[in-house]
Amino acid sequence: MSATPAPARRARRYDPGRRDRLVDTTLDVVAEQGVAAATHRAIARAADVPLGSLTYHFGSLTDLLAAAFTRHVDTVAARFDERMRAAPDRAAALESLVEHLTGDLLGSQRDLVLAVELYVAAARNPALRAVTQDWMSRSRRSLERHLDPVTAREVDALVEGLVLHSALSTGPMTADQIRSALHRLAG
Amino acid sequence: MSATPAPARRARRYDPGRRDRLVDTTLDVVAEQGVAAATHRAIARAADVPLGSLTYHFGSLTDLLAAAFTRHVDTVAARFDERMRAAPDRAAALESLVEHLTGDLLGSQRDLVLAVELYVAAARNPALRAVTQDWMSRSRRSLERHLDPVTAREVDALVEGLVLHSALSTGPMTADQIRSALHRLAG
DNA sequence: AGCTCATAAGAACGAGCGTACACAGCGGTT
DNA sequence: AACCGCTGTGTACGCTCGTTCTTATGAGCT
Repeated sequence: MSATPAPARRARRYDPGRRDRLVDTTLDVVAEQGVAAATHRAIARAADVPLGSLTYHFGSLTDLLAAAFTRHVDTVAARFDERMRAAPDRAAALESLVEHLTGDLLGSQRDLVLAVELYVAAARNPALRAVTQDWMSRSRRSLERHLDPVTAREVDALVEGLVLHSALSTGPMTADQIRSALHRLAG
Repeated sequence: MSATPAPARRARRYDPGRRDRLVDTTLDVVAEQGVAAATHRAIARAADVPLGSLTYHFGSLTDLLAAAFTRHVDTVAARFDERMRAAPDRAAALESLVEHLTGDLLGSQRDLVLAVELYVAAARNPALRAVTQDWMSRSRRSLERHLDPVTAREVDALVEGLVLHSALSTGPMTADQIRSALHRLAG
């Protein structure tokens, strides 16, 4: 019998996609429990792989975190730039931004939490700082498709405030409030 | 020989202000090395007290952090409310806000860092969440001395974004840029 | 004076951490 | 078939952590 191992655990010798899965699992753990709780052991448990597997695929925990955040930033930044690229004019871009905020970012507690966790981890960890700065500059460049650089910067700052606010506050702002603030700032 | 121990350390039996000093030292350590590095041992070393002294004065590390952040928030919030209270009208209030941002907050890397560290620590620690929410509501109440509630909320979000931005970005915004954004938002 | 007890001190404990390393399994090359 | 070498595994080491606990000390009360 048995090509299929019944216990379903520890049956995974030769696992080509493991490296990728580890990156995804790391993001899950960070989103659910924070960077401080994202230890080798916690991630290994969540991914159902042995402890040694982590240092095998990633030289250090920082390497793993950097890979994970890089993937997350790539995803979010690409999605946002796609929105900005698709917007025909400034007004549409602002509306897309509102959608991005209320739908993609503020709508999903996961992305929100990941953003804040990244911000703070980067504040102390030089290897991660490059990732946040890349995110900031990409998002500003996306905004500049339809806004002048000065306004783009202001909008970017407001957006970050909104993200932080929504991540921590019990009563986040509504789409209408966000729309009105953006229009006053950039409308 | 020697009633006086030469090393000059450990000579502090009976130290009435120690509890207070511990709170201040904790803020220093957090500002310099982050919440993650603010361990009992690091704080004890910085305050030049024995390790056991910390759990004697504060039941747990969380208690100590909460006391420290509460003190910091009280200081900053009181200073800000004083500014808003002193402003004769809306325009003066906005200018005071610019000063508060460029001078008190963004000007001192210390306050900036403390703010962000608090934000993030609060995201995972319920005991600290009360402190941030108190800060947010106090700062909004101060703004509402001269702004309507909706605008106050928007300005508050922008300010938080500016704080985060300045804490992490290499090129923070100038006073002029901040003034212009505020006036467009609340002008 | 003597007593009492809050304060101070430092060693110790158990848990969890990142990382290193020696060994096991298996595809690919001879 | 025999081997090699990369991939994967599991254990162990050294360290730091929060917290506990025993013992010392001296200020303030009677």
